[in-house]
Amino acid sequence: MGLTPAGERVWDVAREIFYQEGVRSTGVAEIAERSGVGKPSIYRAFGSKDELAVAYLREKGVSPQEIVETVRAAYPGDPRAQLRRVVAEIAEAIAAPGHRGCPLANTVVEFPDRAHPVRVAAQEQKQRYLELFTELVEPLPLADPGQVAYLIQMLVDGAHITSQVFDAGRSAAGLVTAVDRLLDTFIDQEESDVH
Amino acid sequence: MGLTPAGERVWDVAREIFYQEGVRSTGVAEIAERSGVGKPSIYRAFGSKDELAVAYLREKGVSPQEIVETVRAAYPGDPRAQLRRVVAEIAEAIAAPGHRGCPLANTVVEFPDRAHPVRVAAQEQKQRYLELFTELVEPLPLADPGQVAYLIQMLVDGAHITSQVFDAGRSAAGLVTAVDRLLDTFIDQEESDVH
DNA sequence: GGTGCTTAGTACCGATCGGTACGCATGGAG
DNA sequence: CTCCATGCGTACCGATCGGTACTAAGCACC
Repeated sequence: MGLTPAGERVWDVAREIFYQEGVRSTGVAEIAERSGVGKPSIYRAFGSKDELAVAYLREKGVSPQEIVETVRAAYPGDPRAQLRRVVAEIAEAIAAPGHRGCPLANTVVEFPDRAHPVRVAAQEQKQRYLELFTELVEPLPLADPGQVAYLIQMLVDGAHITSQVFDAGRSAAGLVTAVDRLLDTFIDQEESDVH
Repeated sequence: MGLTPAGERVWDVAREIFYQEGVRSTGVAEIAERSGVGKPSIYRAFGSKDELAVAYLREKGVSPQEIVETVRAAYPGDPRAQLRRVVAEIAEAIAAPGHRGCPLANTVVEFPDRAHPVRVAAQEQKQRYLELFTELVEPLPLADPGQVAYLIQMLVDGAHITSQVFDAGRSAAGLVTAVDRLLDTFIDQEESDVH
């Protein structure tokens, strides 16, 4: 997307502020000030604060196909390692300094109105995360892959929340071990033994 | 606490609105209007919006001792059933209509500033939840009860988030089964077999 | 050297935010 | 009937919200 120099600065600053301070809490004037830009530049580049927020959320989303492809190439024929790799990277991000939970979940919470376009955009991107986990567990010998993917999504979201309230490192480590152990209990032993 | 009639109406309405619409999104004027009360009545009864929010959060918190005592009386000598009961009740609340996640976690997300008194109050109450789970798993034969309690907390928070984005019923059911299965993998078999 | 197009900031808009000064109404005590 | 205390709402405060009208600055083109 062709942005003007002022638009670029706004985009860089807005992504950072929206994540660190929240979408709702952040005023357009603050974005303008920290970008060294006038407010009209923001509206010329993005139309409205909501549209800027939607762009921010879309960038925070993932592409299931892309990630699955990458991880399949890294661990061919080993779906368990593929999933472990994705979960490990999420855990790493959670433990990293400056992390403030899942930007998508945070935005959903910040916008209680289910019809609000910003919330809708956040939910759309979150749906893609669930699709990612669904595709990752699909090759595993599971009776109900959808359920397992949903549980992984729950653990990821839970780690993101607890990392903001308690200890991020503990949340990250807990996420990895919980997914691993939970998966063990769901893997269908008979089929996996066939091999 | 001795509240005037107007204060009582404010309290009833504020609890509901704060939960459904969020603390930050809710204006004092809206609370006054929906309470059929003038704004000064709110400030006379609670001092400020922040203090009203803190009161709301304190009411949403739990008393670990109280709950543990109740559940120990209901399932004496069966710590597994005690924990299952508490988790089941949380799951029930999540699946109930009108639920909008964990009010404490939601408030933490709504207030990115770690020093904000409203966020601090929310975190304090969340700490009590973690204490509750810690006390509940303490009688179980676990190598690291603190870790298991933390994982349960993660699952609860995760269920609360996913219930707002995907399907509340699925989150509730997933919470129950995930805690159960996860606990199985952590229970020290040798000691539990001794009986 | 104008001319027109693009890019930018200053200064303002109405609406809403949390919070308050002030006055009215009620009711028991003397 | 008076007096004072209590409980309450109208109307307002300055600050900030998202958004915009207007204008100045830069620049290719003739």
